[in-house]
Parts: sequence; structure tokens; C-alpha cells
Amino acid sequence: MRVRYAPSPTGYPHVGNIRTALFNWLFARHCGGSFILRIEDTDVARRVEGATEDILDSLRWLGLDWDEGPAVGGNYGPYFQSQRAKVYRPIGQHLVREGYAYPCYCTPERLAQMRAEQVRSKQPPGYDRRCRNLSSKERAQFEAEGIPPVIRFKIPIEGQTRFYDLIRGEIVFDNKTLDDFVLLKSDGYPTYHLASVIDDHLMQITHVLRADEWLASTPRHILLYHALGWEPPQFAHLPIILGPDRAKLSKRHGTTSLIEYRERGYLPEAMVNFLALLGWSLDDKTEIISREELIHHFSLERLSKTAAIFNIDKLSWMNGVYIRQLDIDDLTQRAISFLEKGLPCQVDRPISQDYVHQIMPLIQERAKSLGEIPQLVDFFFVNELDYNTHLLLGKGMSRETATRALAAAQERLGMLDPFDPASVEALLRPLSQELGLKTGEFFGLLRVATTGRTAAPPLFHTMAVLGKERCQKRIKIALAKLHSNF
RNA sequence: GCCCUCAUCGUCUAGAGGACUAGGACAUCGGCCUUUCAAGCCGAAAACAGGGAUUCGAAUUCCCUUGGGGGCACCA
Repeated sequence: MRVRYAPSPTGYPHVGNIRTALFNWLFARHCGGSFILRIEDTDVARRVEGATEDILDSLRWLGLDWDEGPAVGGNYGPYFQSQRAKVYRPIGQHLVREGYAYPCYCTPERLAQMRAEQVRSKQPPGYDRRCRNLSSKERAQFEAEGIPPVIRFKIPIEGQTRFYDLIRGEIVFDNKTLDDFVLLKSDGYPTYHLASVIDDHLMQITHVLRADEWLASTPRHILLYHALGWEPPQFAHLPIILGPDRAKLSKRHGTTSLIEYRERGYLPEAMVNFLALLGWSLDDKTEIISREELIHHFSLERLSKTAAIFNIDKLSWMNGVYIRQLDIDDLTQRAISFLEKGLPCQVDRPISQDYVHQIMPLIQERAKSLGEIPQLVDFFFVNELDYNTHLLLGKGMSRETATRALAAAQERLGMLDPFDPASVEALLRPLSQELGLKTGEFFGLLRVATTGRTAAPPLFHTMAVLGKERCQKRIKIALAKLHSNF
């Protein structure tokens, strides 16, 4: 069993593309087959520099390893279509000789005009077959004029083309609704249709799992296989992923490229889990499922037929689940680069791993992505807290009360040793009562003084990580703020 | 316009004729817990697009309608 993922190098793959890769990979791994990566770079105009690396980058990030393809080689290479040009042309010529294809000399201008007229007269757009039955004389004349022809496939005028789609069942097309599509472009490069059919055959691909948008061109491919005397692979057309507006995912939907999710701090394991469940399900309740279980249980039968909308809220929730499952060492490692990048510039670099390691338990259950960690913890790093003094006077606390409470805390804290969470709590809780303040009021006050915010990780742990000195310094500043006019 | 395709809560989905008072999850809204924010727990609201047909019985089968999506390039 051999499957392939065949992207064209026009940039980083978006989540829809990569989910197709994921399903192919899962299918291969489940069956013990081969997952092949092939780069479809036959469009010279659209080729983007470095895009192949971007594709490999995306696959590697998710851990979708390929058995054959760029960087790993294989027995069916090369795996770049641009390096296989010599394979396609002879086959195209062969098709012409056998009467399955013909050269077409129509200019792009004429074709555009023809199409415009068809649209205007509400006719289905499609090549009008003007060159299909050229006499050898006419052909010779065009050749003499030096017009480089394209090679078009001769669609049978009558009959039907049918095939069995693994997830949609029997599909039938009337041949008369198909037009004579281009096999070889005038620059000598093959079109997708020709190249993919030839390569899938030569690379002995057994199952083609590809996006639904290919369904309509599958009859052309089937016809091509027949013309070439080859056995077509099995097809399975996957439902596509839609944007929130129900249209096919594209750049205008904002974040669609997979790699942007990495940059925003989504974990690859969460991404794999989430993407797998977009169009596939195990049962009626499984949401969190490991890569191994996915491989173990994956099957085409449980693929859904309906297009799915990419639901980022659910992805974020799932990412949070995965973040909470990380052990602290791991979380620390993953957080460092985001902190280096996201913490205010006045914070000294490099960031202390040891310190981060102490902080991570405090935000682990609060972070939905690694990208929001810097904002969650910046008060641990900056020297000067910047907050509005009014925050100290929470719900109607007077300036005097706040001052008295802060001063008392300041004094007691100074004598505290060791300065760990339990000791801080043992000190502060009774003090709250002593001061005649509710714990909510007192702790809230201290929270603002030590972190500059009203919402932060648990106070005692936070203070312990900050350390006695820094807590006292911050309380002192808070006291000063209370004395100044505001 | 033509061809193909899909149709269960707002979203992702379970459901392959009776087990459906249609299940789970995200999001939403309550409540509990609690020093804040989270997390966690409990609960609520929320769907079979419509119409026919088959059947003792239909979310499940068939047909039509409607709606959505995709395709119709010398792009993939």
C-alpha cells in the first residue's frame, strides 16, 4: 500500500493541505504502507523560492515523516516533477500517436475570448475543440508558423465515465460535460492532470487521498489511465476545510498557514489531534487522542463526507489541554523561545531557564498557547511594575487601610524565613484577620502591589517565586504610590 | 450557466430502520470550589433543512425542493 502527499510549492501549506497530508500519513502508518512526498512544481510561473523547504518544515513540525521524497530519496525518484520532464513528454507524444490526444494551436487570446463568450451566453465554459480535427495540412501550416502547440486530451464524445470513490461511493460523469483538457503546456511542462497520473502510476501509488476539489477532475484522470492502459489507483476525496464564512480556506481568512500556528504557540501534538478530528472521528466521545492511538484506529470508513469549518476556539481549548499535560521541564523548554521573543525588550537576555522553570507551574493551567505566556508572566521579569494606583484601592478600600495593611505585611514579611508558599500563607492569612480585612481584600491588595495586576497566578506561590527582596521592594513602591497624589 | 457533491445543536461530531426523551466536545449561560484569574466539578439552553414515498416503525432507505460547497485555466 502506497499513498502520497503531492503539494505544489507555492508557500507554506495551509491547514487544509496539511490535513490531507495527515490523513495520508495516518492511513499509511495504520496499514504499514509507504507515505510518499512528491513536489508538484510544474507551474514555473507560480513556483515560490524556498517553498519546498516550507512544506518539509510543516510536515516535520507535525512529525509526519515520509518514506520517500525530498531529503530522503527512494526508488521511484526523482520526487520533484520539474526533474521528471523527460518522463512526461514522450508519454504525451505517445498519446498523440495513438489518437488519444492532439496538438492545439489556439492562442491564449482566442481561448480567453471564447471563454468570455461562453460565459456571456451562459454556456458552460470549455475548449471548443477547434484543433481536434485539424487536417495534416492545417497542422503543418501551424507548425510552419512556429506556433508551439499544447497537447490536449481527446475526451470521448459519448458515454460515461464512472469510478468508485472510497468515501463517496459510485460517481458518474457524462463525457459530454468534460472538455479536451491540456496535457502538455506549450512550454513543454505537463499539467497537473498528466503529471499526477503518470507519477502516481510510476510510483505505484495504490490510494489517492486528496481534497474534494479534485473530484470533478477525476473522470479526466480515469480516462487518461484507460488511454494509457493503466490500472487507476483507488480514490478517496476528502471533505475540504472551510473558513468561518463557509468558503474554501484561503489567505483572506487570516491565519491559515500551518506554520503560523506554530509561531502562535500551538503544540504540534494538539494540532495533529485537532486536525485529525476535523473530518474523522473515532467514536461518539473521544476528543483527546494520541498520535499512536490515531494510527492504531485510523480508517477510511470513519472519514466524514461533509466539509468542516475550522473552529479555532476548540483548537485553543485542546491546546490548553495539551499544555496542561506537559511536564514542567518540557513546558519550560518550549516556553523559553517564546519568552525570549515576547518579553519586553528591557528584560535581560538570555532568560534564566531555572527561573522559568519555577514560574511555569503557576501559569500552566492558565495558558492556552505558548504565545500568550510572555504576557502572563512578564511581571516576574520586569524591574518596574507599571500599574494604575487606583488598582490598590480595590473595592472601596481607603488609602489609610491600604497603607496600614501594606505596612504590616511589609514588616512581617521582612522577618519571614524561609520564604516559601506555605510560610507566606501561614503568615498572611492570620495577618488578614488581625487587620480586620477579608482575605479577598487583603490578598487582592498584595496581589496588585506585587504583580501590578488584579488577575494573576496564586498569590503565595507568586510571592515565593518573586522572592522576599523583590516583594518588599514592590510593596515599598506601592506604599509610596499610595502617599503620592493620584 | 453547466457538472459534481454535501445536508444532525452556533461550531466539530456520534448515529449505518426500532436501544433516540437524538449522545459527546468546543463556545455560551448558570452554580459550586476559591485570595483574583484560570483549571476542575455540576447543571442549563441548543440540532435531525422542507415535502413526499417505502415501512408496523425513518435522523437513518428512495425521490423532489431548498440551501451550502467544489469544479468548469497552457494553476495545482
